[in-house]
Amino acid sequence: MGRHSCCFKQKLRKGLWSPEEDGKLLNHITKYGHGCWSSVPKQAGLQRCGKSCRLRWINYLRPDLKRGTFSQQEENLIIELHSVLGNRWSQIAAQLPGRTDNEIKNLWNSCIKKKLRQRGIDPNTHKPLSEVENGDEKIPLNIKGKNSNQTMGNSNESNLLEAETVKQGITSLEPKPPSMPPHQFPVDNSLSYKFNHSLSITPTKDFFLNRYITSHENSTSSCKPSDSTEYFPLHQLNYGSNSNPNSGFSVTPGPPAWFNQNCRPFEMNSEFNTNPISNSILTTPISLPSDIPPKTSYSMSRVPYWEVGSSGNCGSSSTGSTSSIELQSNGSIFDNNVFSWGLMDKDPVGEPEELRWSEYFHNSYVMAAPTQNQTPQPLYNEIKSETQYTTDEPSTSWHQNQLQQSSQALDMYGKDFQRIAATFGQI
DNA sequence: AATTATGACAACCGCCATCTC
DNA sequence: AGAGATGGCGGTTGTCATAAT
Repeated sequence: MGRHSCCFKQKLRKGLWSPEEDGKLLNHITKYGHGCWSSVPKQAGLQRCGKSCRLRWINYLRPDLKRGTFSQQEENLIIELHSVLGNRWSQIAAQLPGRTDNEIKNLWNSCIKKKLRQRGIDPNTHKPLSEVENGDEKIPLNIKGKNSNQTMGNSNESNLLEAETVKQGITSLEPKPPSMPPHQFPVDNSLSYKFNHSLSITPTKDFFLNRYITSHENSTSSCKPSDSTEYFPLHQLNYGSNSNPNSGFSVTPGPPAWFNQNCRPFEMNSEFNTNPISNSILTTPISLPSDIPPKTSYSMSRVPYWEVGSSGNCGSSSTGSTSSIELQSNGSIFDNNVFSWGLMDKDPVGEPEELRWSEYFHNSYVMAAPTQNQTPQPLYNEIKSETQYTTDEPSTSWHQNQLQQSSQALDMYGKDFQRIAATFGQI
């Protein structure tokens, strides 16, 4: 029990995915959805198990992934969330638009843990190491995953399961106003970092727990809520001071139209119709100048690489003292990666195709999304005809087609980008 | 230049919860 | 009700690139 039948099958490929495999999987899912994952590899012509396909899609191919280095805000948020949720990476990831649990987990294990230790903080308990070593705090917040649910049932949760508070969380998913209980949970006091200085409110442990409990109470069979509203836009929490629904970034709730569930013959997966990532992105009330024409409406999916905050890398984030949220263009689009695709030929440098393929792939896909957003209905036909790759085509064709596609997308939305750029003066 | 250490990331493994028959 | 199938999650391992020696 517990072991997937597909895992017993022979001749299944393992290890890194090739561009061809990615292409096949993407092509299949964009056309038909994944339906039952176990049937995906067969239908897509892949020698992989369904589980592997699912993982590849979720962690890598999904078009709403942000990728790139984590900003300082994201790192801080991860630390804060981890102090409350422990190693529940999927829960943490749900609050970080465009990030996967795997990505966050890797960041935590390879980077953040180390940082915290350097700061004298125990990454498990989020308490000062001296305190932990003295045995004052021997119960880590994050027990191993299997026990974590029980762990959440400990004092932390019980303290916060006060009916009114929970109900409040359910009925009103808006982040608590500054009037919320001012008590900071211990981790805040022990850590040298703080939530971004510009935050209008400082989220408390209660707040996160309420949020967590709320999402769980409203969900039925999985950790993912069945309704997008269950994921309050944490950005409002973080950047809410200037958030204004009329600020010009009129955001369409729900999933990107280009990936409308109507397009899917299979059952639409919750990853898209309820995906907190998508919804979070779409509801991101990024602080914007108030003089943006109100009628200028951008779906966030059109500018998926607009990021907030610094782009501090984990290796060089010690200077992450960003004191205000900045809306800044991600260089990957506006500087080099996308806009230089046309110049890619000049940079062969002999770098193995596979190494850079993912970057091209993702950027092109992200850029292609707006195109699809324009005409969601015939999306999959267009994908088929426009990308013109087949499962047997070499990856170079795939690249070329992707480049072509992104170029078209750029043409179509160059004006939009220019308007955004003009508005913010970022380019 | 060769070897080793380290970091970042991708992917796999095993388990559990839920669903379906 | 129970067994198998499946989805999902977290821990762990593998791979590759780069830095250090």
